[in-house]
Amino acid sequence: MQYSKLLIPTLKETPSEAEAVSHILMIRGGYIRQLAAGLYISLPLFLRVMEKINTIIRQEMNRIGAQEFSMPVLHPAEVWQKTGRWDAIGDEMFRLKDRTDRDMCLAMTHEEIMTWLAAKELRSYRDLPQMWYQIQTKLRDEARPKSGILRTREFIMKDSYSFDADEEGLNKSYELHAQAYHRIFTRAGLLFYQVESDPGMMGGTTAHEFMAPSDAGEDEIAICGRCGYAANVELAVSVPPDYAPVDMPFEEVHTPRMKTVDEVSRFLGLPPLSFIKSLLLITKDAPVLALLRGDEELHEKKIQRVIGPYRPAHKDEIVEILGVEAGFIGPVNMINKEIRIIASTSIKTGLYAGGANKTDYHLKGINPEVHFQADWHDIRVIRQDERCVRCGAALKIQRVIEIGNIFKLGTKYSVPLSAVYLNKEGAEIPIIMGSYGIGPARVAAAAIEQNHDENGIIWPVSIAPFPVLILPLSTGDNETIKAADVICAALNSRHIDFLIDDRDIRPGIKFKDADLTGIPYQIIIGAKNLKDGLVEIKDRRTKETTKMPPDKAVEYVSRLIIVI
RNA sequence: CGGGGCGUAGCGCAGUCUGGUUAGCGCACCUGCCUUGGGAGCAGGGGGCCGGAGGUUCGAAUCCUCUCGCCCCGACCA
Repeated sequence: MQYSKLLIPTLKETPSEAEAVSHILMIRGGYIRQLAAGLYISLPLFLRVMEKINTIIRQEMNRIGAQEFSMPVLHPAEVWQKTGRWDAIGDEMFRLKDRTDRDMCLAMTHEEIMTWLAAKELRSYRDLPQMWYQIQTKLRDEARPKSGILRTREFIMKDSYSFDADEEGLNKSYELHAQAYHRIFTRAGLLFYQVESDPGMMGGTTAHEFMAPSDAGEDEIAICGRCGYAANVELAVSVPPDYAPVDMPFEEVHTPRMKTVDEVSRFLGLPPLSFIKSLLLITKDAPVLALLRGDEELHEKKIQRVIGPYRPAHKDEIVEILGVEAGFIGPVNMINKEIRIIASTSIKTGLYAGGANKTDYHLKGINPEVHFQADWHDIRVIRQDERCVRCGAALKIQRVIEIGNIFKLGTKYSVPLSAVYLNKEGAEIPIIMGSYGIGPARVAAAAIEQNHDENGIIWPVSIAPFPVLILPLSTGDNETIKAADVICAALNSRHIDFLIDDRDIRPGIKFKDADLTGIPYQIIIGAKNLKDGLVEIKDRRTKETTKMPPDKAVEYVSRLIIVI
């Protein structure tokens, strides 16, 4: 392919709206252009990258026996009403009406439609298992599109769905997907982790996410370098930091105007670790008192799993419910005995100081389970370097991009949509489902985040728009053109895809664009080296160049670009 | 949805606080010369509804009101 025949609008300067490295380089490299918030145009180079990624995905999905489909993006409301998601999902769903005033929506995902089809076409245990997938457009009216193509309102997703007769079958389909995902992301040249994740509103039992480390990511995971424990921080657990209990008598102490753990800690000469931090939360049904150790932070998602949706109590509500100002509340001697107490497991043993439920007073020597009763849960935010619950090694917290996820759905969709089969005994059984996603554009973005330098992108060969770029430095030089022709012909005969920069411009610009667009290998043809019958091969990643005759160069490059 | 920032040529920005010639700079673009191994040089040139609407004023890119858009933080992310 000739450079002059492709639109590759590279930019010397960084566009002001871009912040993430992948976003900046995709715009500067002439890969994407923005149409509106969360809506991007794929230029020819980016389309090639996406095709490479999608090809890898197809190969690996087909390999585990999945079949490719194509589903409509415009859906009738009824199907979504049957599963309850028409009402459960809010503004994030694009909704519209057709000319007959029928409610419609744009696809956010395809559980409903896939299950609708399964309900229609799958009848017998003999039809199972099935794995169906597509690489299809999804639309979500995101509250906040961000970071270029990492979070957009319209995007391509590989989504697949498994249909099994029983749990055992589901486990197998799930495991096959996990294996396929490992192969896909490895082939795409990514560093990634498979982590335990919160099934959340997908409503399943088990879920994992595939996470690519990058500062541009929106999620955080905890990983153990020794035993391999890895989990989204939303549910990651750890051993709380060591705490040697301080011995103190059970007594009330005067602490005038001391409201924060910090203030009281300094005033009483006790470390923050020997304090109980009390927070009043308001749920739909009743107030809840949450207890943490003085150095801990409440994990919103973790406590939400215990008490449901909640919000922190307002100042006047605290006085109203507990009869004392915030800052002096605590689990002992509460005037309201009905309040449920949820406490962090880290304070189950030891002696602590906490609010006395009396203005300007705290209690020392509080002995949990002696002085108060509570439901014990892991409700703390874990921190870097805390110890792994499995092996005791230090945990690392890492920012990541979610590139894929796998969910065990069970019968959440098959039951409302009547996707059932008849077993050997003739009984009608709901199909057990799983759902699995990959964001190909996120794979591309993660690849850039993980593979770039100050000059631009460094694509892994497997997903590069072209594996090889030929740079004839002077298009006015006959010898250069001749050498380029020889190389092109040799590459063609080997069926190696390549881009040749045939533009009649200064060499400096060719070099800059070459590095920016990130094609992994460059064959540089310059008049000076050509006098010795040589061209150069440059490895974009190492910046190393090797000189050799043109015919050898093709041979050499063809070995470099072999990918699994 | 809450908080913050920004809209001036294709891109990056100055000018706005403190209203006043014809709105400016760099890059890009066009013409010519020159140059050809890391975004050259010289000369000439084209390109603007200063996001939009309303207002204040003799006079508005600049002040006021409303509005639209984009980015960042947070909430949200089935």
